[in-house]
Amino acid sequence: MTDALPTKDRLIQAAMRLFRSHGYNGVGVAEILAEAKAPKGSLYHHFPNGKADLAVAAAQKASDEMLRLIAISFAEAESFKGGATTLCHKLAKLFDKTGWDTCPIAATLFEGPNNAPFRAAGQHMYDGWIGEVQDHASRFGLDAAGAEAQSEALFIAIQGAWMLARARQDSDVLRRVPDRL
Amino acid sequence: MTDALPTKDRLIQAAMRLFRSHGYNGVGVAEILAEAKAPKGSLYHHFPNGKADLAVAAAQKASDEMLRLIAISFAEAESFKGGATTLCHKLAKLFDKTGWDTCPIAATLFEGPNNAPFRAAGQHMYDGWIGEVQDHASRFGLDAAGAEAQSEALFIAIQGAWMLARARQDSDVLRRVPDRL
DNA sequence: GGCAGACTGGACCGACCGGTCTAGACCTGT
DNA sequence: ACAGGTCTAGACCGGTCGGTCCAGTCTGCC
Repeated sequence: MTDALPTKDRLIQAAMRLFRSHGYNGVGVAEILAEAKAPKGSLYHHFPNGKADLAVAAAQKASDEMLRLIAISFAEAESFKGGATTLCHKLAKLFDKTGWDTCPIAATLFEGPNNAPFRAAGQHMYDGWIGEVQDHASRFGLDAAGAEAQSEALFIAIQGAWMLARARQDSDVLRRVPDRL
Repeated sequence: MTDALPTKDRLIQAAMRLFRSHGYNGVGVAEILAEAKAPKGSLYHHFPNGKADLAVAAAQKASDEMLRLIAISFAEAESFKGGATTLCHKLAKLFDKTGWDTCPIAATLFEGPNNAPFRAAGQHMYDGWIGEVQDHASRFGLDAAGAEAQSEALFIAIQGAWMLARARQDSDVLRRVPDRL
């Protein structure tokens, strides 16, 4: 099982998990290495800039998974609200399963040593999510302005609700997000 | 100016500022000490449990300031929406001034070493905010269920918008929060 | 077989981490 | 003057941090 994935992917996977629950600064390189069952040399071979590079890769992977979640939620929906509801319920389930972690992008990238490249990457990923939702909103007949407003509102509600859910350790508030759209 | 405040308050002030912008794990004790112009002995005299105690105190102070901001925003308002609008604009201004930091509670308490006491404190502070807003909502005639829903919605929107504002380094999204209530 | 490059393994480094400890400065009441 | 508590001051500690370095191993190609 350990070698089911190549070392590089195991590192990203481990980093994604650990950063998500303890934040960039809350996880040591040694911890990631132990979780990924990889030696130090491998890390610095695959990611020359070490922890920082790995963090970006981990955030990118997390972002891709979120994008996929959005896509499948809206693919089978019959309305914007229906898609949003499916997405929120899927996120609530994920929230329960992973044990109340934070938004992986925020945890990984909004703490980095120098904000410049990290923050830019984070912004790009967030805009990617909003853009994806926006496309679906347009597909359901909303005009450009409405689609942008709706997708932004959904993003904001999910982020805020996730935070409150984490504080309360209760995913209910996430499930109730679509009711307020 | 350095001694305008007693050492303990200077420590809390410095910790609040630094934790808010770099997170609990992103700030070293030495850094806080330098900012507060205090020696190590003073820290461990005023806060026997060191960094952890200081973090809770800093979060508490930040929470109190937020509570005050809510109070004055709604005090002079003529409707719930009016108060929410004032609050959001005040927060946007604060956001611009402090330079795109995170929610101080989240940054300080949701990364702590063991989640138990930190998370409980954070939850309590969040509930305090929501409770305060809820009181004002009731005052404007909303029934209990409506007041709770409205205050929770406002909290969620502010948290989510703040996060997006941080990623974009632009407080506009915060100012637009009340439009969606 | 022999070679080159990709990758692994881990010893090692200086810097910094949070925390302890003791010495003394300072204030207050007697 | 003295005593006792409060607070300041910073040297010092073991541990851990992220990162470097290089010898060794595996792989595919000639």
